[in-house]
Amino acid sequence: MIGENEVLEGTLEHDGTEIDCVKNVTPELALKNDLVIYKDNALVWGRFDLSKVELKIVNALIALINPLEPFKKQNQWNFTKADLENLGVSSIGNLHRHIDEITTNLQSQIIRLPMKDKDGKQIDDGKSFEKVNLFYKSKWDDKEKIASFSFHPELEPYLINLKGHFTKYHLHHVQGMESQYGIRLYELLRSIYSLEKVKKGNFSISLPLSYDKLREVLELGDKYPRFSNFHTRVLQPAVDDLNTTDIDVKYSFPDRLTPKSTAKVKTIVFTITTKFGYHPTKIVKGSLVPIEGENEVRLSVKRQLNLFFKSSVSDRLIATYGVTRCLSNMKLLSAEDSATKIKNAAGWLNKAIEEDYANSDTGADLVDLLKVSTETDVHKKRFLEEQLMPIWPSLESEEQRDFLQHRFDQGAVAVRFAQYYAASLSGNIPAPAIQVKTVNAKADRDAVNAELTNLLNTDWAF
DNA sequence: AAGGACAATTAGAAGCAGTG
DNA sequence: CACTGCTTCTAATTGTCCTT
Repeated sequence: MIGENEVLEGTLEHDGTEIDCVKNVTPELALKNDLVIYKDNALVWGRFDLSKVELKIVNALIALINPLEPFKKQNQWNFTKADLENLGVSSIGNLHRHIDEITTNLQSQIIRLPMKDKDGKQIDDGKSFEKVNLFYKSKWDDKEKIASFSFHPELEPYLINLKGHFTKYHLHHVQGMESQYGIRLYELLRSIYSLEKVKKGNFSISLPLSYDKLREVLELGDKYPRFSNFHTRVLQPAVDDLNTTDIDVKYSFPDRLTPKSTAKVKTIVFTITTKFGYHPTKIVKGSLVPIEGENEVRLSVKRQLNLFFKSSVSDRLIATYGVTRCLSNMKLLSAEDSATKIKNAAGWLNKAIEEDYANSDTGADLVDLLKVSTETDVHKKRFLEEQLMPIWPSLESEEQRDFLQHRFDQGAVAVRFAQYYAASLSGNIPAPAIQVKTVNAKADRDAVNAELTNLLNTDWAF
């Protein structure tokens, strides 16, 4: 199934900004974590049985690996409690109670991988196998509260200097997931999704997956003996989780032709669609782990625009208004369309890009754009989250434009930030602003302006 | 911060009536 | 009769509160 020697991934970056159209991601997560996981597909399809917390720890560790450095230069990853919190691993409050058990379990984990012949080619006949320990060493320093893990050296080819057959995704998509099977299923679908998609040049694919194979990969064993058990306890929760990520997933059972049919399910068909902003980019055969270039991003956005326009129109829009503007307005279309069902999507989008709905105060989605700002300064991040985002819709469009153009360098927002910063330094961190509900109501706008004036008149202790 | 006690939630299994 | 979905039950896991 995964035979092509192609490397694909699916996140867009441009101008140092990442556009993230993931639903239900807290601003905190989107801001904090931009960790990326690279895994050989053999590892994705390997058979192992880890609990949700364990899986999250492993993924967090993998995300910390520099995919270009050999293991001998980096094979001990340390975790503090704070790190685990940042990485979204649950049960933090009880970590000290479970760390002994967790380390034992993780270190004794064996992953069953397809056997490799002497040329390093995988033989996936379902019977031959290689079994590799996940870790060869783990430590817990109870005094410093630091856990450290070292991956088994045999895993190096599956994690470092990957060439083809690998899957890349952002850690924050899986770290918030509720179900352990959601994480695995996300990886499985993701590993196939990009390949198929780019090969065919379309944006929605159907992937038939054998029920037995899926059970096998998830190491379900004798659990969930009935299909209905599997359906309600594994599949549905997992798919619910998947739909909070960069892909939309639906599934169907082709063995059941009518809704009431109870025929035995042999195959599950997953239909996967990317959300705007996550369309995959094709990377040259055999290349090293890719870093997205401007050109790939432009091509990817063009492919998305081509869903609505002729190629020449897409080119003109990108040339005239730029990649960012096109993409953010496509995002807006996607959001507005699901809410209101726009009749002529292409016409709407054309106008939206020309008039830049997304960056005007008629656009509803700007707050989401702000959420994924890549500000590294902790004060700026916090200011964005707590002070600016809640009142953003009520700002004058001139103020909004100023901020989008000059960020913290000039304009009314920059002034507010300077005051916020001074207050923070002296320890008087202002309380989070109250969310403005109605976007354009004059009363709200006046209220915020009054608040702003108030703020300007405040004496700030240094 | 650690750990005990307990509450809440979740995972897994199974009773029941129905179906082809 | 072998198996189903729907539903309910129980055990296990996870989360919270409280004391030290």
